[in-house]
Amino acid sequence: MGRPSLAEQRKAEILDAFGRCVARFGLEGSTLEHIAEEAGMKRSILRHYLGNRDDLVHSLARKVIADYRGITESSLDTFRDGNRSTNLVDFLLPTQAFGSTEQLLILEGLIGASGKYPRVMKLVRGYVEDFVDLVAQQLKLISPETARSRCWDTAYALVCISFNQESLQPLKLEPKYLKAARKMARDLIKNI
Amino acid sequence: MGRPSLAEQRKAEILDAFGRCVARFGLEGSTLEHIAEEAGMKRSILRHYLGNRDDLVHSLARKVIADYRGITESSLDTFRDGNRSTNLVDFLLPTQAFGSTEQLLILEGLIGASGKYPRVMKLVRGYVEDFVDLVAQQLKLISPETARSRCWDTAYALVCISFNQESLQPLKLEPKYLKAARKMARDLIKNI
DNA sequence: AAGTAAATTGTCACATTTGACAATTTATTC
DNA sequence: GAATAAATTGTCAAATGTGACAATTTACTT
Repeated sequence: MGRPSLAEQRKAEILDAFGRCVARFGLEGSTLEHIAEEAGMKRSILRHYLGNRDDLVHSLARKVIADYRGITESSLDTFRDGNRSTNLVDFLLPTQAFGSTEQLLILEGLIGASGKYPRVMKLVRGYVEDFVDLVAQQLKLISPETARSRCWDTAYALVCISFNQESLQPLKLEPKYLKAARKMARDLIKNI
Repeated sequence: MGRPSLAEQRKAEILDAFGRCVARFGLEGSTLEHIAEEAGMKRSILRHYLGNRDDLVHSLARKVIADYRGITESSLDTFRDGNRSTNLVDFLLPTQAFGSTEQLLILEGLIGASGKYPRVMKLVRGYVEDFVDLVAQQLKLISPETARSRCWDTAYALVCISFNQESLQPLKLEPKYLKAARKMARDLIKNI
């Protein structure tokens, strides 16, 4: 009975548009009007599906983190096949921008404004911590004889290089920077 | 004749306040009202000394970059005395937050919103490029027999770790992350 | 075709942000 | 103390962002 609900689909579309806006204008720079235009909807509909601004921000944070965890987990799972080191470098420092490139910009936006949203801060921090742990796990698989602590330290360095490479993306640095990042990442893994 | 001008001092105070706001609220989150309150002045006075919002943003970018270049240059100069490696690590990854910690957050804010301000983007990019070059120079001094290209790659990795460590600061990560960063930085320099 | 649940649009009031300019106050020089 | 240059404050209009709710349209079920 009644009209079929588009709620889930609409929510996803709205949050996608929100994400694209954050990647371009930052969190505070993304007005509801911006988001609505980006999503091709009226502003009033955002409120209808997701509530007020704060609700939107929290929903976005949850979605981005959830997506990230999903992507991370499934990517790392595929590492069974092929060279784990190579796969890890390709995952952390992809040569061609794919989906997740924009996502790290959203993450940066959320981090930047996390002073205002303590719940968001906790979500992001939790993800970063888990992410480092997962990378450390991979390193342990690559080199089982290496001490856990050393794997972890190296993992954090790799994550730093990966995150920073992405967060500098708006500057449109020359390709040699990405090349250097990949080279150093390979070295770090090799010399573990 | 006439009243003495406070212009230079006032401009500096305003931009300092602006910087603190950006570090806390992000660039778009820093309203003129915010900045005025932070500076302890009326909003109208911002306009009097520095013009409209865009003018303020560009002035801030110029000042931050100029300060950065100054700090960087003078810090690296002092490296004559003492252990260059240790000094470099302390400079890139200070154990206790000093002045420049807030500045990197400002830089991040400017990067994030650089889509809107192409001139700002160019300024920041130029600084990042020069910064990597300067660190590479230091590495060459530490290990003259190492190839220039290897110094440069390592320098970029160090810069990534440094920048990322600072940009994650709002998440209030545990000290072990900074410790790992410093350890890996020392390793990178040692194994150059 | 009637009923109904949900989508979609429209609109109003309120607060915030910004830009521009006029009016006033203050400190210095002659 | 008169002239003057600059600081400082005040005010107003325009634009934008936000929240809330009413009204309408659409698609499905029976």
